[in-house]
Amino acid sequence: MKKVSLGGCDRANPVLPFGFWLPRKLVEGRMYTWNDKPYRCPVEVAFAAVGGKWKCLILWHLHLDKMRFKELERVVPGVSQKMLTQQLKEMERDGLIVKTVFPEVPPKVEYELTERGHSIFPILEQMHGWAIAQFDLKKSAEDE
Amino acid sequence: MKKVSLGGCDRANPVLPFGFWLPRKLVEGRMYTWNDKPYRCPVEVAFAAVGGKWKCLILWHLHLDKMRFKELERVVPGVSQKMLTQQLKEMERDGLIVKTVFPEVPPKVEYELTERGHSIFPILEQMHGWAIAQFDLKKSAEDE
DNA sequence: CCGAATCCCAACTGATACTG
DNA sequence: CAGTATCAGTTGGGATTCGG
Repeated sequence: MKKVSLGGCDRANPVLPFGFWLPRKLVEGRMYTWNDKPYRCPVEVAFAAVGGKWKCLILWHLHLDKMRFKELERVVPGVSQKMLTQQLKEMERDGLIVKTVFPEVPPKVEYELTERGHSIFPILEQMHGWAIAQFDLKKSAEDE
Repeated sequence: MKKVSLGGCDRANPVLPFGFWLPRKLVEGRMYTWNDKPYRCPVEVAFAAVGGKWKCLILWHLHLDKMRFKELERVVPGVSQKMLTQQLKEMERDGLIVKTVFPEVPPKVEYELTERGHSIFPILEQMHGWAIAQFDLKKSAEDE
């Protein structure tokens, strides 16, 4: 039962997540705004940025190398064009990836990670290790 | 543009997220099963476990100390009874928290983190730091 | 005090068809 | 090749009511 030091926090004056402290009345309202939406904690912002349905897979592939749209569609199993477009747009808006359009026929578009996009990778790797260790995950497909 | 070592991975034989490698045909199917649902990557399992709408706030408060249902309702701003119950149940099922029911009138129920629940905390703290650093988050409420 | 059960609306997701 | 547009199905979440 580890405790974190909080310097006089009590339940009547609740603390805010992860090192922040505010008196009660401020806890009631919204705390952070990101992309025009309210969040109660920066961790929620992080989840919103990289926790989308296909985002961790996309991030992982782009961490290896830049890729074209069609390549991503192939290596992210089960994603639809619509969802892939949507998730890529969001991550571009959030500064995680950059898109390069080549003025050619047929069109060619490449996606690659920004520094910010690369910077989340160590955390994703830790989540990977945590999930493997805690939940004893096994592959359900079988090699043959 | 950092690269991770992959030992001969190419796009025709795509690798799987975060250190796993599988031939193409296996990429097509599901890879992991958790709570009877398919996931393509352990990171997705981690997000499913702790990425729920209110879970990081609940985890944070329970990391400080065990709490009763009503206390949690008070310190998690905006949560409804239904959602609080639902999220607590999921995390109990996933072994992140334990519930203790005291046979009293009126009822008394306490929630506290398990070892597994505590073990995710360092990762959440890193996500907190990452979001703060990357997105320049500011509190939208004002102290006075 | 601690929920379970129900209803209902909004958001998300997928399939399909179409375009430059 | 790299998207957009549209529609339909599913899920998520809030409000309310009821029970132990």
